[in-house]
Amino acid sequence: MRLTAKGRYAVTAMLDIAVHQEKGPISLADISERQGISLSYLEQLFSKLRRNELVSSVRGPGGGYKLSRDAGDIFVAQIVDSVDETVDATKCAGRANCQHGETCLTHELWADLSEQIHQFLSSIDLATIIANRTVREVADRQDAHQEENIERALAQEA
Amino acid sequence: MRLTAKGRYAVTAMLDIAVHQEKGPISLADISERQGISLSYLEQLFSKLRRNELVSSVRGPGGGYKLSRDAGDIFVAQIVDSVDETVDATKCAGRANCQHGETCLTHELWADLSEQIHQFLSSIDLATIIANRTVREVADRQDAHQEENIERALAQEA
DNA sequence: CAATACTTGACTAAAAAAGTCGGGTATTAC
DNA sequence: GTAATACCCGACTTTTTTAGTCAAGTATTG
Repeated sequence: MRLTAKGRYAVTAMLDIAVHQEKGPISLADISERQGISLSYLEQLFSKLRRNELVSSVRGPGGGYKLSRDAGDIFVAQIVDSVDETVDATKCAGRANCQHGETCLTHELWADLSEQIHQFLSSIDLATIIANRTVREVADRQDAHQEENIERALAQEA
Repeated sequence: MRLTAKGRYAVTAMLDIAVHQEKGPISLADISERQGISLSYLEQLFSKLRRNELVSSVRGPGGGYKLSRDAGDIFVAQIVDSVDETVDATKCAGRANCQHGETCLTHELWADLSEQIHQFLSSIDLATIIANRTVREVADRQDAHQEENIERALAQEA
């Protein structure tokens, strides 16, 4: 399990789609502009996300990407795994100095930990992230009236 | 929060010390041989671990490194943070296209998630990893309390 | 004093990340 | 049917990080 900027970009882009999905397919150009990620780089990432069946594409004008299934059925670990192409994990396989069991001990300890992290990320879905966020936003708006300005700005943009 | 081979090496080395700590200070040469990590590279990592007061050093013959405190008081997140020197996290700070609030939305969503991962790794200490060879119990406990953790994290943020 | 082992900083090769470029192909709207 | 949109794909470049090396120390023990 790796966790790097590449995975963050992918998760961010997926969240962007999840947030705007009621507008129909979302073009990479839109995501690029909103999230500040280069278009060509997004194409690379979405090529992998599509191959892993996390998104489906609609070509032609008005096209773009949409989530391949409900946001509640897409988990962070799946996104990260799709773009990061995790390898070996232990690299203990063909290791020369891994005979006397000593090495394998801590390698296995790490593998356990790695598995825990993976399980944790497998339990967080996009819908949960967005839902919690939305709830909080509503609460904030009720408290502070300044939020209305931001809402107007967002409405205009769409 | 980043999670890369560098952090894995550091955690592995710390686990190695924790496993052998009853033998007194552990030399980097021993760790290098057991874990297959180059001595000079370990020196770099332990320079940072020492500065972050996760280990203390004993010089001279028979010297080496030992844990600066009980294994139960050293958490995975501390080790990873020490060697990875996490930066910005959102990079949203001086971003040009981050004015109309839209960008900040998903950036914050990612920040929430990142914080959750960090909290998770902050809950795993070395003693626990070593005690439970197969650490399912902890994983299960985490699963049970996970929804609460998410709620707490979001509540705190506000 | 000599061997051990940590300490530090500068340097380098290799890999990965991030971004670019140039050509495609499918689809829609006019 | 043609032009515009937007996905699709592979090769390429740049930049950053990783991982490792080298060389010169300092402190401690036996």
